[in-house]
Amino acid sequence: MLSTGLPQGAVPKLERPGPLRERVYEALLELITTRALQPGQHLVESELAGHLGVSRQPVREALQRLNTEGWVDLRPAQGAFVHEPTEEEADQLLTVRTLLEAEAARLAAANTGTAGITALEELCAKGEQAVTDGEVDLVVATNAAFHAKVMELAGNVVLAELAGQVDRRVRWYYTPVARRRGKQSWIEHRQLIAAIAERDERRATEIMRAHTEHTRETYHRRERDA
Amino acid sequence: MLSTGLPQGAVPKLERPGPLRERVYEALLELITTRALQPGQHLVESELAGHLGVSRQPVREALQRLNTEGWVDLRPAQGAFVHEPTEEEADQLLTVRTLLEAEAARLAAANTGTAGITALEELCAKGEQAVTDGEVDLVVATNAAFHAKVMELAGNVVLAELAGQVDRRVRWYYTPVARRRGKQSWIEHRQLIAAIAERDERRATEIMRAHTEHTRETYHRRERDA
DNA sequence: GCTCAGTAGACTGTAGACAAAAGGCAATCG
DNA sequence: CGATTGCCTTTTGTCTACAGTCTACTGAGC
Repeated sequence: MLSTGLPQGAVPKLERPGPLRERVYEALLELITTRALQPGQHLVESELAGHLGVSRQPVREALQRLNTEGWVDLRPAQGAFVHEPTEEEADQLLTVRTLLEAEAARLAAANTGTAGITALEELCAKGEQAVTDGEVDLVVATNAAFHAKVMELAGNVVLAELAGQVDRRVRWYYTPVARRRGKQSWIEHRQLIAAIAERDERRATEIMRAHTEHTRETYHRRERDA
Repeated sequence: MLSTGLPQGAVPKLERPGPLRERVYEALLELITTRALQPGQHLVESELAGHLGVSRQPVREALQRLNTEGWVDLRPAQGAFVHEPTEEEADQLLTVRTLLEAEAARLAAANTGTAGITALEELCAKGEQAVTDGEVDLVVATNAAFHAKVMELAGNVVLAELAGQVDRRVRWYYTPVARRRGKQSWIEHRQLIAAIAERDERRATEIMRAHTEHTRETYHRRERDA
C-alpha cells in the first residue's frame, strides 16, 4: 500500500514520451491522411528525418510499419512511396469493412448491457447536435467514435484491431464522401442502437451492413456526378 | 525488341537475395511457428543477430514487423517476447477467420469459372490421397493451399491479405488440432466445390462457415479430453 | 533473519558512418 | 541525328558506437 496521500489517478505513470518510432509513425500517418503527403509522392528518409528532427532510424522503422499496413509502398533499393489507392482496391476495402462492422454489430447485440447502450446514445446525441450545428469535423470524429464504441462493445480484440486499420484506410479513401451524408447516417445509428438494445443479432447485422453499404453508394453517386 | 537470341523465360530476372530484413523475418517466423522459439521466450536482438550472422538492425526491423502482426510482444526498454496465445484470443481469432473465409467462399461462388473449379478439384484429390497415405504434413500443406486457392478465386486482394495473416496464426494455435480431423474435412471441401460450381453464394457461405466452426469444436473437444 | 538501498550488468533505443545499388545525364560512337 | 555506354549523384541497406533504462544481485542496516 502506498503511504503517500496522492490520489491514484492523478499521477498516471509519469507520462513518458514513448518510443520515438511511434511518434514518427503517428506523425507520418497524420501527414498522409490529411493529404499533406500526396499519393505517389516519394518519401526520402533523410528528408523526413531532418524535417522531424530525428535520425533516419526511427523514420525507417515507421516507414516499414506503414508499409505492412498498406499506407506506403516500399520499393526495394528505391525508397518509400505513398500508396496510390485504386478504384478496385477501395471497393475491396469497403467490402471487408462491411463484413467486419456487421459482425461487430452482431457481437455487440449479443453482449451489450445497459451501460453500453447509454454510451452509444450519448455519442449519437453528440453527433446529431454536431450535424445541426454544421460542425463537419466534429461530425466525422464522433462518427468514428461511435463505430469504435460498437467495436469495443463487441468485445473481440482481434476483430477490433483489424477493423481499426481497415476503417482508417477507408476513411482516407472516402474523405470527401463522409462529409456528404450527415443526417441520414445518424438515423441509421439510432436504429442500430435499438437493435442492439433488443439483443436482436440478425437485425443489428443487417442494419450495419446496409449502413456501410450506403457509404459505397454515396461514393459511386459522387463518381457519376463528378 | 531485344536482338539477343536469349529465350525470354530462361532468365527469370536474376534471382536476387532480397532485403535482409525479409529473410530474417521469414526465418524468425519459421522458428516461431515450428515451436523452436517457445511462447513467452525472451528474444535478445544481439543473440539472434549473432546466430543468423547479421547485425542487429535487420533483426530489429523483422521483430517490429512480427510485433505489428501479433507474433511477438515488444515491451519497451525490455525487449521482444514470443507472444503467448490465450484461450480467449484463440477463440476471437477463429471467429474472425470464420468470417473472412465464409466471405471468400461467397465471392468465389460469384466469380469462379470452370478453370478455377478444376484447380480446386485437383487440390482436393491431392489432399484426399495424402489422407489415405497418412502423410500428415502434406495433408496440412494441401489444406492450406486449398483455402488459399478459394481466397484467390474470390478476387479480393485486401481480404486475401487479412485472411492470410489470420490463417497463419490460427494454424499456429491449432496445430495439434489440424492433425485430428482429416477425412471429414475433405468431404466438406467437396461440398464447397459443388456449391461454388453452382454459383450458389448462400450455400457456399454456409458450408465454409460450418467447416471452420468444426475446427473450433474439435479444439474444444480436445480441451475436454486432455 | 528480513528488508531495503546501492551497484553492476545487460539490453534496448538512437545516432552517425560506410558501402552498394539504382536512376539520370552527358558524352561518344555508329 | 540517334542510340548506347560510361560516369555521377542520390538514396537506400547495413554496420558500429554510445547513451539511457530496466533488472537482478549483493551487502549493509534494523
